[in-house]
Amino acid sequence: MSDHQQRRIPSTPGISGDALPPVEQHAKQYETVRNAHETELIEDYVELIGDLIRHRGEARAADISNRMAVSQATVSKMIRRLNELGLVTSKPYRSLFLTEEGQKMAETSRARHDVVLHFLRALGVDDSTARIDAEGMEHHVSDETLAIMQRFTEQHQQ
Amino acid sequence: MSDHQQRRIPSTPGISGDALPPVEQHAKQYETVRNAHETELIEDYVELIGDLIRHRGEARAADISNRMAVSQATVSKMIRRLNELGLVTSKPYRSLFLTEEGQKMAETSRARHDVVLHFLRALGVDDSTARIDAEGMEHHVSDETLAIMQRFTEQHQQ
DNA sequence: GATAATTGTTAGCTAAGGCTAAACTGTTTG
DNA sequence: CAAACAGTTTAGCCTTAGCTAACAATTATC
Ligand SMILES: [Mn+2]
Ligand SMILES: [Mn+2]
Ligand SMILES: [Mn+2]
Ligand SMILES: [Mn+2]
Repeated sequence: MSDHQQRRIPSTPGISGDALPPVEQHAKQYETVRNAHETELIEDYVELIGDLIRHRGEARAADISNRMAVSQATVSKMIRRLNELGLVTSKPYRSLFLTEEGQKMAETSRARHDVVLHFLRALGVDDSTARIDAEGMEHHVSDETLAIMQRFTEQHQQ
Repeated sequence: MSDHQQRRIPSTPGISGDALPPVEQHAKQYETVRNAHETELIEDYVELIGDLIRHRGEARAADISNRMAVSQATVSKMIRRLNELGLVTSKPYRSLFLTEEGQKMAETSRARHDVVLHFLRALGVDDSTARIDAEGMEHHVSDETLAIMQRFTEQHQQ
């Protein structure tokens, strides 16, 4: 359960950076990341579908395939999964719609995405880099950090 | 290739947030995230092995299993992979060592991790939250953003 | 309205990253 | 030094997320 107690080799204290965090805290770091990865892609799909509907009037599998740079087969399979999760409704060969729950997720995800994107721009990051970084970072920002980012952005707006 | 040109449904311009980015740029966002995910776990393992060696004198599979909260079987399998990738050397039932390349990766990863962690603390994020967020964010921060974070931290140090 | 082009689906493959259960090795202890 | 314990490995299973190739449906074009 604990770290190995045997064969302890003397370390050189003081000369290297921060100490290792306690095992439980350390484990929580990785667990949180694993959990985020489970929902990450689903959120991106739902958010994109919401954006397509908002900006283009409808969401087609081909658009998702192009914008995500992924095969149509991959999109088709994922749509089936989103369906099973109760996030989208779809009829074969027709465009996609979000369920209530899907719409909620899309809004939440987009809002979070926007906070991160605007924060990075406020920090001074170039727009296209900020967009790339935000696409990944958004899934790993806690509510606490998100609130701080939002406040920072407001104070540095203009 | 392009977004669907047919059946365009009129959208309501102006009332909703930012426009969708051009298809190529949008695709690059997701591609970059997918690429980061490919190396993410490997970097975390190598970084952790380096930290264990630095702080505890040696890296044992059981320590990794405990600190990552993952089964020993999972660790064992991953170590084989790190071996094949030329990042660690290991003999059965003995502790782990990093190759030259592994050491380089460990250092780079830890440096990046530290920049993100210290940045979050400088922003005002609570330490334990900062640690959790940094564990995920570190893999999605571009060099450009990293440099900006570092500068920010230096200016807000004390 | 027939044909061509585009879009969507299905089947079957791969790799990564988890797990449990069982077997094996190395270390500690009575 | 034998037994018990701790640590490691292997085998076999599952899910996710990608791919290609073949087929099916819809939409556009002549
Ligand atoms: Mn997003
Ligand atoms: Mn994203
Ligand atoms: Mn790290
Ligand atoms: Mn990490």
